[in-house]
Amino acid sequence: MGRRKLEMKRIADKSSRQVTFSKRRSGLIKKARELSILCDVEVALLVFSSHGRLFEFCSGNSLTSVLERYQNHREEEKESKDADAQGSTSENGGKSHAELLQLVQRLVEEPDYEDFNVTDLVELEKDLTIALTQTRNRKTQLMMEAKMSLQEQERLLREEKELLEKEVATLMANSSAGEEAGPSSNPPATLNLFQ
Amino acid sequence: MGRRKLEMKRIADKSSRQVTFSKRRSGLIKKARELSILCDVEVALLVFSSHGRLFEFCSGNSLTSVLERYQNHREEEKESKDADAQGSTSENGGKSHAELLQLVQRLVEEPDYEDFNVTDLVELEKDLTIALTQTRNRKTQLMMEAKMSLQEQERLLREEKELLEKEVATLMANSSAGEEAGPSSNPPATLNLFQ
DNA sequence: ACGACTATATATAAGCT
DNA sequence: TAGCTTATATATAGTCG
Repeated sequence: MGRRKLEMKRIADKSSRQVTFSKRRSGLIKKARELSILCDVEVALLVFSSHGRLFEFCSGNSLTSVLERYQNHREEEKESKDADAQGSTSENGGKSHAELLQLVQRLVEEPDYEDFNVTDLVELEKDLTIALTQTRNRKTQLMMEAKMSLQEQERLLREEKELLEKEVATLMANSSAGEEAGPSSNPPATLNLFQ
Repeated sequence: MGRRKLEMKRIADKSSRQVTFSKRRSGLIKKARELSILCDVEVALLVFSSHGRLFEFCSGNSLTSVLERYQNHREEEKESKDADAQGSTSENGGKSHAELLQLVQRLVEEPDYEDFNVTDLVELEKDLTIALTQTRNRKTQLMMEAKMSLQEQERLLREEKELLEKEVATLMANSSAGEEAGPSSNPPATLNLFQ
């Protein structure tokens, strides 16, 4: 993507490696930001330079929250794998959730239904485990969204409160203008914070 | 970077948002890999899709090791800041900050000013260091106080938020009771959430 | 929803200051 | 050291099957 094509291996020259690092790093962060905005997804990016400097990008709140989410994800994955005994890796189950439900429903509602042997049932169990994991992930996602929504509501409330406080301050200043020397004699209210 | 330029905002159409997510996600991961190889640095990338699926890339061993490195980095940052704030606990060197500024200004603006010998300069350096430490301590104190004050203001709003969160948790628990409880209490309506 | 295609938009390797 | 420019390599938005 420049004057000539680069081989995909460590750049030998130290100086141009540093230059390339700087350029590509900012490009990568830009693209991470674009992905998070365009597709409305959470993205976290960590880069440690060869000298140990840390460069990071995070779409939403803090990297910490993303990492917490990652930990949750891993735990859920681990749980489902444990339940899975030694079944296949976390490949996507071939069946839709609706399909799975139909199968289970037939098994439960029709005692004579005998098209399943043990192998099929093992497979079904695996698919159900995957579905459960996906469901839990989705649940986590919904709870995260609910939390975000609440935080947004909190923010709005705070803004309203600030507006009200300003109104009150204005009213107070007006009603007491005759008694005191005037607004100029009052130190800014914010100073109270710092004494 | 396609037939037309995209506005930098969430893509409205769900389908093309999904397609773009898929394409850009793989592009981003490719570039993360290239950066780590070309520049011989450690890179970690986490992407959570809107449905809670996790996509990750990691240059070296495991994401876990990168995250550990991140934690260390944060701890070191915190430690250095603490050390900063504590600084030397020695008392004021006897000169006011205004005085110090005057001396430094004379040194800088008048190249002929020769009233300082090395001993005096060492003393001046010490005083400046003390002044800097005091300034940083004061800054830290002010920031802490401002933070405490804001936290106090937030407390009531937070209580409201927690109540709302409990309501949401209750709703979620009711609507997803099928996960935890046995099949007997399994309402099919639950599935609508997870398709 | 998935690939292949292709016209454009971007990223960036060198070069230059 | 760090920008700025430019020629080229890549990425990808929209389209078709």
